[in-house]
Amino acid sequence: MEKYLDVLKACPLFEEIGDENLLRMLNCLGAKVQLFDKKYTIIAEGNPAKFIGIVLSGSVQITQTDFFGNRSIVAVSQQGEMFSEAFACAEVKAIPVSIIATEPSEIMLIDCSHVLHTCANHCGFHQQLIFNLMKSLAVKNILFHQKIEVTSKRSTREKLMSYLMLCAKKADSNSFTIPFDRQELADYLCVERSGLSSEIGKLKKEGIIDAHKKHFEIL
Amino acid sequence: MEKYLDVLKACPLFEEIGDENLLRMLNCLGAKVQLFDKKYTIIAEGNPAKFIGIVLSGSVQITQTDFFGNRSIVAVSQQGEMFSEAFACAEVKAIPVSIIATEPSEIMLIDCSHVLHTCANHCGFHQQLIFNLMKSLAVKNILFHQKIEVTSKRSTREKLMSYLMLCAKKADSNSFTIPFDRQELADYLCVERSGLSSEIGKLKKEGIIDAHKKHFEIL
DNA sequence: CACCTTTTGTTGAAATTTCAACATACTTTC
DNA sequence: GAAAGTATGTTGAAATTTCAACAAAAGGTG
Repeated sequence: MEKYLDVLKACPLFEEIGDENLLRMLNCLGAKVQLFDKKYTIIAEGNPAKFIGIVLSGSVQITQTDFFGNRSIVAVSQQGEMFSEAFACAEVKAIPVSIIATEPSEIMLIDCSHVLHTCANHCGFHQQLIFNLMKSLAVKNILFHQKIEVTSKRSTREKLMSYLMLCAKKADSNSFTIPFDRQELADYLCVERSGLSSEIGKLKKEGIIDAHKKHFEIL
Repeated sequence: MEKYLDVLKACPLFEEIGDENLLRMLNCLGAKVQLFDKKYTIIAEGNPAKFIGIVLSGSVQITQTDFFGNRSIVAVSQQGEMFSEAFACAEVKAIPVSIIATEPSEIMLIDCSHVLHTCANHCGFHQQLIFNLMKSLAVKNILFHQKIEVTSKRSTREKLMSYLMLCAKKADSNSFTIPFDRQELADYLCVERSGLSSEIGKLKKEGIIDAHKKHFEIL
């Protein structure tokens, strides 16, 4: 576990918890680490939510797929970020999304019931954990608001621009890299890939943005 | 405060807290009640989030409005439900939404810092409050997932049908009332009002649904 | 480096949505 | 209960998106 310490310390779930305590706590929580290859499903839709996931390396996508096979990318979690914590906290019987590794990824899984309920040996950090979890859930709520602000736009162009402006704000720079290829970006913005491609082309021609692969710049 | 006891007891924030303790706690938290007329803004976009809101009577809408004045309805909160709790917990400097009363509404406002930080006289329920808040945030996260599942659909018909099916599931009946008029439903589903109206008309003609004003039935 | 696979861009036709405008129905107010 | 205002349904034209198909580019593999 020691080699993951730097990532874990940066994870909001473990804020205000010292290094040494962190290691002991992980043990107490029964945290386990698993490696998933690219495109592997970490948690499949329909399963009960038991685990909080933490991305130690790599990255994951939270996706929904409807009857007709249309994929929608709800969110991504990258190194140091959590996923599935809301489902686990709410103890949902069947999660409505699938969690998929987008590259070879090391994932820490923590049984949420261990976080929520005080353990026998009173390791004494549950209150802090619950507080941190609450903060993280609040932050994720706000991220959803941002996503809804983007996808509530009516046209492909508006969705794309408001997404790119959000990225620029987050990166604190007009030049940034997005975590999506074209198809994935389309699935995230809920638009057609071909329409998105041509819209990117138009914005480039108009001198509003510059784009190469996953790298974008707002001019 | 006594007259609000029934509503407050049903509010997830006060779960596992007895009647008598609840009243004392409200006092300790400095909870205040305000009446807002229809269409009045309870919290305006851009203000710092300080308060957790609880709808004692009436109902509120959480809305976003872009530069061009296009309104999008993010969510509604009805009697016994909270709003703005995520922004307050995350202590955001400028909330990205406006909260508006959709009818004359009694609103309880609680300074979130009083919930998060233990008070001087150690009234002793903060841990339970924080736990409840965490649960509520998790549930709201899941509601966002549901909203995203609805609005990520590409066509007006699909958005409408998946919204109505969600309502039916929630009501546990094929017959239910939605909290929106036509324009509001359009703003919630992120579609055009006139297109929505005609789609409702088509679905009625096809015998798939029945609709009168805010009442719907899936056949 | 050649081959195969995947990703991206492009195109035009079909379908859908938006927009604007108006008619009708329903509410509210005096 | 008449008048004014608001909400809903309807329409057709314009704009946009989706769909399907293909070409070009990029990436991976032996």
